[in-house]
Order: sequence, then C-alpha cells, then structure tokens
Amino acid sequence: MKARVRKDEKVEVDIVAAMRERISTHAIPPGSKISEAHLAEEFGVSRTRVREALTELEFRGLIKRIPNRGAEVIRLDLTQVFEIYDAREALEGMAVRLATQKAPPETWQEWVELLREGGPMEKLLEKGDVEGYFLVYERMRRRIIEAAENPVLAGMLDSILEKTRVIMRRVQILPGRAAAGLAEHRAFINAMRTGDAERAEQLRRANIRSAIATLKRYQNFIL
Amino acid sequence: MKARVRKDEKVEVDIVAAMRERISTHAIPPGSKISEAHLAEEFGVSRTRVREALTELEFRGLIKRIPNRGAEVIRLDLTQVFEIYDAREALEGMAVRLATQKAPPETWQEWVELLREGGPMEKLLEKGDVEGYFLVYERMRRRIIEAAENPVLAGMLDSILEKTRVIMRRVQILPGRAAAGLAEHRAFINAMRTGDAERAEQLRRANIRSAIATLKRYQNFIL
DNA sequence: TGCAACATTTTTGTTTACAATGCTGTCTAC
DNA sequence: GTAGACAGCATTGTAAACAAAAATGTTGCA
Repeated sequence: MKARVRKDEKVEVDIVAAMRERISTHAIPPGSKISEAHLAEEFGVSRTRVREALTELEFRGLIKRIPNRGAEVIRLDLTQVFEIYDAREALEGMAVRLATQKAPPETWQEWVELLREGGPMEKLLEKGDVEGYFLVYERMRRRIIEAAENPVLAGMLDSILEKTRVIMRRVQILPGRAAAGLAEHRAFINAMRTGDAERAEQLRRANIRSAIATLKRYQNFIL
Repeated sequence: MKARVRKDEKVEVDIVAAMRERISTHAIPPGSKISEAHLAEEFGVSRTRVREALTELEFRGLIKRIPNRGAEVIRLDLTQVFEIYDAREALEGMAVRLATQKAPPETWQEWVELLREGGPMEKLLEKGDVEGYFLVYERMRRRIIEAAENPVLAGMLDSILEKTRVIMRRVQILPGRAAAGLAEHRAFINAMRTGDAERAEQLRRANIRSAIATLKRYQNFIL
C-alpha cells in the first residue's frame, strides 16, 4: 500500500501525521518494527527526513527507538494504561472546570438535551449503537476542550489519547460500560449547564475513575 | 564558550540536554535566534544531528521553528503562563493524591518536621534565605512525584516546568509569597502525613492557585 | 538622497554517500 | 550433530555535498 504524496506539499508533517494515525488506530500493530528505508520509499523522501519524523514520533511516545537497532511501535502494558488514565482524570477534570468557568452555561444546553433521560443518546444505546454514541461523545469532549481555551492542556490530552485510542473504544463495549457512561456524562454536563464548575469537575473525574474501574475488572479481555 | 564533548559519548542527548538547560534557565534569553551552524561547530557535530536535536526541542515547546527562517527560543506571554499554571494545578494535585495513596504515611514525616511551625524551613525564611527554601521545596516536590509512580504525569510536569522555571523562581521572591507558600506547603504535607489523599490534593491545588493569584497581582513585574 | 532592482552571501532544507553496528547464515572443529 | 567463528548482508548513524530560500549588500537611476 503506497500512500505517495505530492511533491509540492509539506511532506514532513504528512509523514508524522500519517504515522500518528496508523499507530493510534493500530493500523500498524504495537510491537511492529519500523524500517526507515521502507518509509522513505513509501513517502518518496530521503531517510534523513524519515529519521526526523521518527524523532518526533518517539517524543510523542508512539514509537521506541533502540540505538543501532531501529524503531518499533510502542506496546502499552496494563500498568502504563492505568498511569495514562490517572493523568487523564486530572486533565479532563481541569478541562471541564475551565470550560464551565469560561463559556456561558447555555453553551451546554444542546448536550443536556442529547443526554437527557429518554433522549437521543439513550435511544442510540438502546439500539445498541455504541459506535454512534461514542462519536457524539467525542464531539462533546472536543467542544469542552475548545471551551477550556488552554492549548497546553489540549496538547497533553491529545498526546495521551492517541496512545490509548483503541483501548478507549474497547472499554466502551465492555458490559454495562456504555450505560454507566451515559449516566455519568449526563451528570457532569448538567453540572456544567448550571455553571457549577467545582461539581462538574468532580463528576467528570468520577466518570473517568468509573471507566478505570471497569477496565480493571475486565483487564484480561482488553490487552 | 565551547562546551566540546568527547567523541565516544552519546552527544545527541547532550545537545538536547545542554540546550534544555540553557533555555530553561534563560542562559539563552527568550527570543534569541538559534543558528544551526554555530551549534554544530560548538558541539563538534554535523548539522544533521543539530537539526534532529532542534526537532526535539521544538516538540518540547522550548523553541519555535519558522520554515526557511530558522529557530528561536520561545517567548512566553502572560496568557501562556497562566495556561501552564492551570495545567500544573491539575497535575501536581494528582501527583500529591497518588503519592499519598501509594507511599506509607511515615514517608512524609521528615518533611512535616522541616515545615512545622518554628521549624528549619521557617527559620530559613526568617533569615531571608528564599533560595535555600526553594531548594528544599524542590527536593520535596521531586520526592512526591517519585512516590506517585507515574512516569506519564512526571514527564508532563517536567516539560511544563522547564518552560516556567525562571518565572517560578521570580514568583517566590514576590512580597509575602514565600511566607504564604510555607503555610500552604505545611498544610498539604500534613494531610499527606495523615494519609488523607483527597484533602492533600485539595490543599496542594489551593497552594498553586494561591501562587497564580500572587502572580496575577504582580504580573507587570514578572514579564 | 531615496529607493528599487539586481547580485552576493548567508542560512536553511534535502539528498546522497559513507561509516559503523548488528544480524544471519555458512563453514569448520570437536 | 552442535557450538563457535567468521564472512557477507541489511540496517542504522553520521557527515558532507548540493539545492533552495531568505537576508544582506551594492549599484544605478530619478
């Protein structure tokens, strides 16, 4: 599969972007060895530029480089996943707090309605459309981070999530997780709607801790 | 000033490490232009390796690269400093929480004694030795992060702090800041000593918010 | 003198070539 | 038949050469 790129574009970023996507979706599975020469051939650039791209991917924590032995896609063990979730709890909590403080409460009205009892989101889950639910949830999440107006926070969450994207999706389909998630999402978005930043943060953090607990219980099925 | 390095060492990391130190201490002031050729000459390596080092520094947020115009040391404005502090509040809070949960309460006894009313730390401040206080505080901070056993969190805090190292020191010498810091540090370390993770986190976050407030009041003197 | 166009120099961006290291497969000795 | 040594190959690491872009300097003209 050759994803050749037009010469007149900034291919540098394209290499990094393409590889981020492939790795975070497990299109290239964890543990895979990465050949500099192959990538150079595929993207039609010299190895030097591939190596610069690899430097960035390494710093993003997506690949691991062993001197004189090349690079391979990082493989997260359960310990690392829990580490990431703890960091994520802190950051997502703060994002919710800041978003609540900075955006007018009406901002969240549309999500309140989507998530209300007997509302569209609940209907999605009743249909078993976990994927659809996840998509809307992701949009809401991005909206919150946008409203938090904090690029530093946003960057950290980004780099965290691209490492656990696949795992997050798997957690969603664990027994009872989606339903529990719905109730918890409803809880924190309602707090945001009333402008109670402190409470919204607490509820958001509880939501993530609840996901961690589910993950812990079913850990053998995830990795 | 030539900081030439022995050939048989891993100079790659040395370039990055050296530059991180210089930038975070403002040995190279914000806004300075960085010449690839000069660095190559100084470290005795080719420009190729310098460029790889710059790629990493850029991703760490220490330098800014403009295509075809080279790299320069990042210059933080007040907005960005506040963004960083908000992220830091979340992360340091979580670090305190995790450390309290994971390490035995006796771990913190030595710091409780250092910080107690009329104790050595208070004496330091009475002597006006803010620098000395800061050094011990930094050691305690590192100990907490170590006890939190979360490399992801640790890495994020690291990358945040090296961008605001100089500013953090300046905040310490603001009127009344050191004394207020002492009281707040005493409060959260005491909570850690009693094993109350929730309360310790709250107090730690309050401590950082208090620093933010001081910074806000004296913002014109800082930047 | 001011300034605009062009030439020169400097600096960055990219490729190519070379060196060093690790891996693999074969051959030999026991 | 197996273990160890050695040779050849593949891959990574580094440097140098080349290309392109931007910055600077210079000249000519109004």
